[in-house]
Amino acid sequence: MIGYRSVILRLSHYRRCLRQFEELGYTRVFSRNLGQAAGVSAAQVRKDFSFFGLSGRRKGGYIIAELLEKINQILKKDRIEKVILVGAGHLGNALIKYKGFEKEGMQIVAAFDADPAKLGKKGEVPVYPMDELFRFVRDYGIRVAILTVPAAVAQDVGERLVSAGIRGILNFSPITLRLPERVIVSYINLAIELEHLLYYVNESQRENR
Amino acid sequence: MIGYRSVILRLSHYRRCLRQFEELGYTRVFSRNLGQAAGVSAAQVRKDFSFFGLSGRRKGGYIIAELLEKINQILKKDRIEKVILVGAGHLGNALIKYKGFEKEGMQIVAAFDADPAKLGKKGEVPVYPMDELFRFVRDYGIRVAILTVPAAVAQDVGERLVSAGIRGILNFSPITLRLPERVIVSYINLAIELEHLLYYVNESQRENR
DNA sequence: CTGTTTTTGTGAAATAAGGTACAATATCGC
DNA sequence: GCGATATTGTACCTTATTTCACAAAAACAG
Repeated sequence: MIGYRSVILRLSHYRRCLRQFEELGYTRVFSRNLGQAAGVSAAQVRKDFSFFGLSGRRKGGYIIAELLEKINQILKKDRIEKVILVGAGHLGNALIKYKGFEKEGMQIVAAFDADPAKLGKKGEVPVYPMDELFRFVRDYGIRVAILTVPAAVAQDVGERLVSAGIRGILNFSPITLRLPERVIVSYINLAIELEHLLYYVNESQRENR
Repeated sequence: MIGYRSVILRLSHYRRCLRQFEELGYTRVFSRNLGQAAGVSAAQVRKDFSFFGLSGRRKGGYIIAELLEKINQILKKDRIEKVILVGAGHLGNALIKYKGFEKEGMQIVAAFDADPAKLGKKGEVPVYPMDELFRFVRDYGIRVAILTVPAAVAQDVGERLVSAGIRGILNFSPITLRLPERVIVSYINLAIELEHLLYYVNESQRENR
């Protein structure tokens, strides 16, 4: 049995690359090209595809449109996913204005903030006071939230999100949330990502001396 | 032999948690507490520490100050690391204003953008035209850059960074950079992170029916 | 039609990562 | 000082993930 979690993540990358290839006018692709574009080995690509029953033709490669259709099925990308954002500070704002989500079939439909000064409209996206969170999540059946609040209130806001019915949180605040197991939390810790990179850069320079 | 890449990443998390504990006035910590704070198992913490020769006392736990000192040594956090940012759009701006980097001993000392309208000062950080990149990197010995430019120019800017002498790139643009092997690139793809989370949320709801 | 080339698909091997369990040892209460 | 208790350190086991290597199939050239 093949690993699971990591394959799913790679499928997203393949999908992004395949759409780029498609835009460039290609209709077929080889595992080698796709691997290069996605940053993995050719064998990895083939094995991932074979795991999901995606097949190509020996010597002919894979048909991009076919791959995309099946990957979309696997990733259940059959509609635009609506998410909310909590914490309309600098980072929250940047994410609100980020074009990359819509391109991938996801949409931030509302933001929430405790600071009255931040309410109103940010571009296309309305910013509501925290009071309205519960009703909004319930009324629109929102399941996923992006959390960009200061660390000090992140746990608290996280709990409010869960009690409102949120089932997944993309957490940018640098703390580990203690929430019920059923809630899925993904972490993006910007400082740690940068620190990690710096470590390897220092490391590699040390080696070359 | 223990894995390596993943331990280093966890050390950064431990470090962050330990400093929180320290701020709260604690001087010692148990593997269980630290694991919980960092989101890993207690055994994992102990194993990681033992790998680096960090030892505690049976029944007494680990001394926080001692751990921090040794972790700082391992991660080579002995000075403030200066990095630059390229692409002063919404996301770039948010990162410029992000407080989390300084807290962890890293600093964005300058930004660069091709758009003349974006030049000037963003808070504390000056935004220079792209022309000045080469000189700045050379003069200040900058080794790491944060890349927040549009996908269309990312490869191009990446190459310029490398030719200027940059050795590590934290890339927020949704493309895989083709750069010399010696250059270390870390990827943060916001859309894919969100997509991945959404996948698991959908998945878990499916299960519970 | 035959030999050559290319690329897939996959079994086997290698590597990495994480979990379990428990002996060893320190601390504490009395 | 002694028994009870808590916690580390680690050997062993299990699972996950990746790479390697090559046979099988398809395409092509002549």
